[in-house]
Amino acid sequence: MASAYNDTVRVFKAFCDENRLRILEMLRTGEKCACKLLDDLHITQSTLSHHMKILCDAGIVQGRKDGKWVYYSISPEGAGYAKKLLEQQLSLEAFSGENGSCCDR
Amino acid sequence: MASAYNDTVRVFKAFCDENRLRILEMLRTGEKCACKLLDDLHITQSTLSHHMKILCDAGIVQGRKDGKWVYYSISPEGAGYAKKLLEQQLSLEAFSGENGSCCDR
DNA sequence: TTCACACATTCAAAATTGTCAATATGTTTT
DNA sequence: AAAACATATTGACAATTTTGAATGTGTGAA
Repeated sequence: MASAYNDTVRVFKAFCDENRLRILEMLRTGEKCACKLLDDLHITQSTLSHHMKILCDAGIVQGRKDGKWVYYSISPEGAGYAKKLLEQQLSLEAFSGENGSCCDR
Repeated sequence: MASAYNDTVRVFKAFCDENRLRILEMLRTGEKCACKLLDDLHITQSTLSHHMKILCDAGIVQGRKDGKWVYYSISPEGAGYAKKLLEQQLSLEAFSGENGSCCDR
Protein backbone atom coordinates (compact mmCIF):
# COMPACT_ATOMS: atom_id res chain seq x y z
CA MET A 1 0.00 0.00 0.00
CA ALA A 2 3.00 2.28 0.21
CA SER A 3 2.40 5.11 -2.23
CA ALA A 4 3.02 8.74 -2.90
CA TYR A 5 -0.41 9.50 -1.49
CA ASN A 6 0.11 7.92 1.92
CA ASP A 7 0.85 11.20 3.56
CA THR A 8 -2.18 12.93 2.06
CA VAL A 9 -4.48 10.08 2.98
CA ARG A 10 -3.19 10.09 6.55
CA VAL A 11 -3.95 13.79 6.90
CA PHE A 12 -7.48 13.69 5.50
CA LYS A 13 -8.43 10.57 7.43
CA ALA A 14 -8.04 12.67 10.52
CA PHE A 15 -11.21 14.51 9.49
CA CYS A 16 -13.25 11.43 8.63
CA ASP A 17 -14.60 10.41 11.98
CA GLU A 18 -17.35 12.07 13.94
CA ASN A 19 -15.54 11.82 17.25
CA ARG A 20 -12.36 13.28 15.81
CA LEU A 21 -14.34 16.21 14.42
CA ARG A 22 -15.85 16.74 17.86
CA ILE A 23 -12.37 16.70 19.35
CA LEU A 24 -11.11 19.25 16.83
CA GLU A 25 -14.10 21.41 17.59
CA MET A 26 -13.24 21.35 21.28
CA LEU A 27 -9.63 22.21 20.52
CA ARG A 28 -10.61 25.23 18.46
CA THR A 29 -11.13 27.15 21.69
CA GLY A 30 -7.66 26.23 22.86
CA GLU A 31 -5.58 23.56 24.50
CA LYS A 32 -7.44 20.82 26.35
CA CYS A 33 -6.41 18.05 28.70
CA ALA A 34 -7.21 14.52 27.54
CA CYS A 35 -9.37 14.01 30.62
CA LYS A 36 -11.42 17.07 29.70
CA LEU A 37 -11.98 15.72 26.21
CA LEU A 38 -12.94 12.38 27.71
CA ASP A 39 -15.52 14.04 29.92
CA ASP A 40 -17.36 15.53 26.98
CA LEU A 41 -17.20 12.61 24.56
CA HIS A 42 -19.15 9.45 25.11
CA ILE A 43 -16.32 7.04 24.40
CA THR A 44 -13.92 5.04 26.53
CA GLN A 45 -10.46 6.20 27.46
CA SER A 46 -8.74 3.76 25.11
CA THR A 47 -10.88 4.92 22.21
CA LEU A 48 -9.98 8.54 22.92
CA SER A 49 -6.32 7.61 23.04
CA HIS A 50 -6.66 5.89 19.68
CA HIS A 51 -8.22 8.98 18.10
CA MET A 52 -5.62 11.30 19.59
CA LYS A 53 -2.91 9.13 18.08
CA ILE A 54 -4.50 9.42 14.64
CA LEU A 55 -4.82 13.19 14.97
CA CYS A 56 -1.23 13.53 16.18
CA ASP A 57 0.21 11.18 13.56
CA ALA A 58 -1.53 13.29 10.93
CA GLY A 59 0.22 16.33 12.39
CA ILE A 60 -3.06 18.16 12.92
CA VAL A 61 -2.85 18.02 16.69
CA GLN A 62 0.07 18.19 19.06
CA GLY A 63 0.32 16.91 22.61
CA ARG A 64 2.16 18.55 25.48
CA LYS A 65 2.88 16.31 28.41
CA ASP A 66 2.74 17.79 31.87
CA GLY A 67 3.16 15.35 34.69
CA LYS A 68 0.38 12.79 34.54
CA TRP A 69 -1.53 14.86 32.04
CA VAL A 70 -1.36 15.49 28.34
CA TYR A 71 -2.65 18.73 26.90
CA TYR A 72 -3.69 18.63 23.29
CA SER A 73 -3.99 21.51 20.86
CA ILE A 74 -4.36 22.15 17.16
CA SER A 75 -0.97 22.45 15.50
CA PRO A 76 -0.85 25.62 13.40
CA GLU A 77 1.80 24.03 11.16
CA GLY A 78 -0.25 20.86 10.72
CA ALA A 79 -3.37 22.88 10.02
CA GLY A 80 -1.51 24.91 7.43
CA TYR A 81 -0.16 21.78 5.82
CA ALA A 82 -3.63 20.23 5.57
CA LYS A 83 -4.94 23.37 3.90
CA LYS A 84 -2.03 23.34 1.50
CA LEU A 85 -2.67 19.70 0.61
CA LEU A 86 -6.32 20.43 -0.09
CA GLU A 87 -5.42 23.39 -2.27
CA GLN A 88 -3.03 21.20 -4.23
CA GLN A 89 -5.60 18.47 -4.71
CA LEU A 90 -8.24 20.86 -5.95
CA SER A 91 -6.32 23.47 -7.88
CA LEU A 92 -7.15 23.50 -11.55
CA GLU A 93 -4.02 23.51 -13.66
CA ALA A 94 -3.64 25.84 -16.56
CA PHE A 95 -3.28 23.17 -19.16
CA SER A 96 -2.19 23.69 -22.72
CA GLY A 97 -2.64 20.24 -24.18
CA GLU A 98 -5.40 18.04 -25.50
CA ASN A 99 -8.15 17.35 -23.02
CA GLY A 100 -11.48 16.22 -24.27
CA SER A 101 -13.17 13.71 -26.41
CA CYS A 102 -11.16 10.63 -25.69
CA CYS A 103 -14.08 8.65 -27.01
CA ASP A 104 -16.01 10.38 -29.72
CA ARG A 105 -14.72 9.60 -33.19
CA MET B 1 -24.76 7.22 12.52
CA ALA B 2 -26.80 10.24 11.53
CA SER B 3 -25.07 13.26 12.98
CA ALA B 4 -24.26 16.88 12.36
CA TYR B 5 -20.88 15.80 11.02
CA ASN B 6 -22.17 13.49 8.30
CA ASP B 7 -21.74 16.06 5.63
CA THR B 8 -18.20 16.94 6.66
CA VAL B 9 -17.18 13.30 6.91
CA ARG B 10 -18.62 12.60 3.47
CA VAL B 11 -16.58 15.41 1.95
CA PHE B 12 -13.26 14.49 3.55
CA LYS B 13 -13.64 10.78 2.85
CA ALA B 14 -13.44 11.72 -0.80
CA PHE B 15 -9.75 12.50 -0.22
CA CYS B 16 -8.93 9.38 1.78
CA ASP B 17 -8.30 6.86 -0.95
CA GLU B 18 -5.26 6.60 -3.15
CA ASN B 19 -7.26 5.94 -6.31
CA ARG B 20 -9.57 8.87 -5.68
CA LEU B 21 -6.55 11.12 -5.23
CA ARG B 22 -5.19 9.87 -8.53
CA ILE B 23 -8.53 10.61 -10.16
CA LEU B 24 -8.57 14.13 -8.76
CA GLU B 25 -5.05 14.63 -9.99
CA MET B 26 -6.12 13.66 -13.49
CA LEU B 27 -9.10 16.00 -13.32
CA ARG B 28 -6.93 18.95 -12.36
CA THR B 29 -5.97 19.31 -16.00
CA GLY B 30 -9.60 19.41 -17.02
CA GLU B 31 -12.63 17.31 -17.78
CA LYS B 32 -12.01 13.64 -18.46
CA CYS B 33 -14.16 10.82 -19.79
CA ALA B 34 -14.64 7.84 -17.46
CA CYS B 35 -13.03 5.58 -20.02
CA LYS B 36 -9.94 7.78 -20.07
CA LEU B 37 -9.70 7.59 -16.28
CA LEU B 38 -10.13 3.83 -16.48
CA ASP B 39 -7.27 3.55 -18.95
CA ASP B 40 -4.83 5.18 -16.57
CA LEU B 41 -5.90 3.53 -13.32
CA HIS B 42 -5.28 -0.12 -12.63
CA ILE B 43 -8.73 -0.93 -11.34
CA THR B 44 -11.85 -2.47 -12.80
CA GLN B 45 -14.70 -0.50 -14.29
CA SER B 46 -17.04 -1.21 -11.38
CA THR B 47 -14.43 0.00 -8.91
CA LEU B 48 -13.98 3.20 -10.87
CA SER B 49 -17.73 3.71 -10.91
CA HIS B 50 -17.81 3.25 -7.15
CA HIS B 51 -15.13 5.88 -6.63
CA MET B 52 -16.78 8.33 -9.00
CA LYS B 53 -19.98 7.97 -7.01
CA ILE B 54 -18.19 8.81 -3.79
CA LEU B 55 -16.52 11.85 -5.36
CA CYS B 56 -19.81 13.05 -6.86
CA ASP B 57 -21.83 12.42 -3.70
CA ALA B 58 -19.28 14.49 -1.84
CA GLY B 59 -19.88 17.30 -4.35
CA ILE B 60 -16.20 17.49 -5.25
CA VAL B 61 -16.68 16.16 -8.77
CA GLN B 62 -19.47 16.60 -11.25
CA GLY B 63 -20.42 14.36 -14.17
CA ARG B 64 -21.72 15.50 -17.54
CA LYS B 65 -23.42 12.85 -19.60
CA ASP B 66 -22.96 12.93 -23.36
CA GLY B 67 -24.41 9.99 -25.23
CA LYS B 68 -22.80 6.82 -24.01
CA TRP B 69 -20.10 8.73 -22.21
CA VAL B 70 -19.78 10.59 -18.94
CA TYR B 71 -17.29 13.40 -18.61
CA TYR B 72 -16.13 14.16 -15.10
CA SER B 73 -14.62 17.35 -13.79
CA ILE B 74 -13.78 19.01 -10.51
CA SER B 75 -16.71 21.09 -9.27
CA PRO B 76 -15.53 24.59 -8.37
CA GLU B 77 -18.42 24.94 -5.94
CA GLY B 78 -17.65 21.59 -4.31
CA ALA B 79 -13.98 22.43 -4.12
CA GLY B 80 -14.78 25.75 -2.49
CA TYR B 81 -17.08 24.06 -0.02
CA ALA B 82 -14.40 21.54 0.98
CA LYS B 83 -11.93 24.34 1.58
CA LYS B 84 -14.48 26.19 3.64
CA LEU B 85 -15.17 23.11 5.75
CA LEU B 86 -11.47 22.61 6.40
CA GLU B 87 -11.08 26.25 7.38
CA GLN B 88 -13.96 25.88 9.80
CA GLN B 89 -12.55 22.74 11.35
CA LEU B 90 -9.13 24.24 11.88
CA SER B 91 -9.80 27.87 12.68
CA LEU B 92 -8.77 28.85 16.16
CA GLU B 93 -11.53 30.72 17.94
CA ALA B 94 -10.85 33.84 19.87
CA PHE B 95 -12.00 32.51 23.18
CA SER B 96 -12.56 34.57 26.26
CA GLY B 97 -13.31 31.92 28.84
CA GLU B 98 -11.48 29.46 30.98
CA ASN B 99 -9.37 26.98 29.09
CA GLY B 100 -6.63 25.19 30.85
CA SER B 101 -5.82 23.14 33.84
CA CYS B 102 -8.89 21.01 34.11
CA CYS B 103 -6.87 18.62 36.17
CA ASP B 104 -4.23 20.23 38.31
CA ARG B 105 -5.36 21.28 41.71
C1' DT C 1 -34.25 -4.72 -34.06
C1' DT C 2 -30.14 -6.63 -32.89
C1' DC C 3 -25.54 -5.86 -31.49
C1' DA C 4 -21.75 -3.56 -29.30
C1' DC C 5 -20.34 -0.33 -26.15
C1' DA C 6 -20.05 2.88 -21.77
C1' DC C 7 -21.30 3.14 -17.39
C1' DA C 8 -24.07 1.84 -13.05
C1' DT C 9 -25.56 -1.51 -9.70
C1' DT C 10 -25.56 -5.76 -7.00
C1' DC C 11 -23.29 -9.20 -4.48
C1' DA C 12 -19.72 -11.41 -1.94
C1' DA C 13 -15.02 -11.52 -0.26
C1' DA C 14 -10.95 -9.20 1.68
C1' DA C 15 -8.99 -5.30 4.02
C1' DT C 16 -9.34 -1.49 7.10
C1' DT C 17 -11.22 1.02 10.94
C1' DG C 18 -13.71 2.09 15.36
C1' DT C 19 -14.74 0.33 19.67
C1' DC C 20 -14.18 -1.51 24.37
C1' DA C 21 -12.13 -4.57 28.07
C1' DA C 22 -7.98 -5.65 29.96
C1' DT C 23 -3.45 -4.56 30.85
C1' DA C 24 0.90 -1.85 30.73
C1' DT C 25 3.57 2.43 31.58
C1' DG C 26 4.75 6.39 33.83
C1' DT C 27 3.71 10.05 37.46
C1' DT C 28 2.25 11.93 41.78
C1' DT C 29 0.73 11.24 46.52
C1' DT C 30 0.80 8.97 50.82
C1' DA D 1 7.54 1.53 48.84
C1' DA D 2 2.70 1.29 47.92
C1' DA D 3 -1.44 3.20 46.22
C1' DA D 4 -3.95 6.15 43.11
C1' DC D 5 -4.28 8.26 38.90
C1' DA D 6 -3.72 9.66 33.64
C1' DT D 7 -2.73 7.94 29.48
C1' DA D 8 -1.01 4.35 26.07
C1' DT D 9 -1.09 -0.25 24.21
C1' DT D 10 -2.87 -4.84 23.16
C1' DG D 11 -6.29 -8.03 21.66
C1' DA D 12 -10.77 -9.21 20.00
C1' DC D 13 -14.88 -8.13 17.63
C1' DA D 14 -18.25 -5.43 14.87
C1' DA D 15 -18.89 -2.09 11.33
C1' DT D 16 -17.40 0.05 7.25
C1' DT D 17 -14.85 0.31 2.99
C1' DT D 18 -12.49 -1.33 -1.14
C1' DT D 19 -12.49 -4.49 -4.70
C1' DG D 20 -13.84 -7.42 -8.77
C1' DA D 21 -17.19 -10.65 -11.09
C1' DA D 22 -21.59 -10.72 -12.75
C1' DT D 23 -25.44 -8.36 -14.27
C1' DG D 24 -28.46 -4.35 -15.45
C1' DT D 25 -29.44 -0.01 -18.10
C1' DG D 26 -29.21 3.18 -21.63
C1' DT D 27 -27.22 4.73 -26.14
C1' DG D 28 -25.50 4.60 -30.81
C1' DA D 29 -24.28 1.62 -34.83
C1' DA D 30 -25.11 -2.07 -38.03
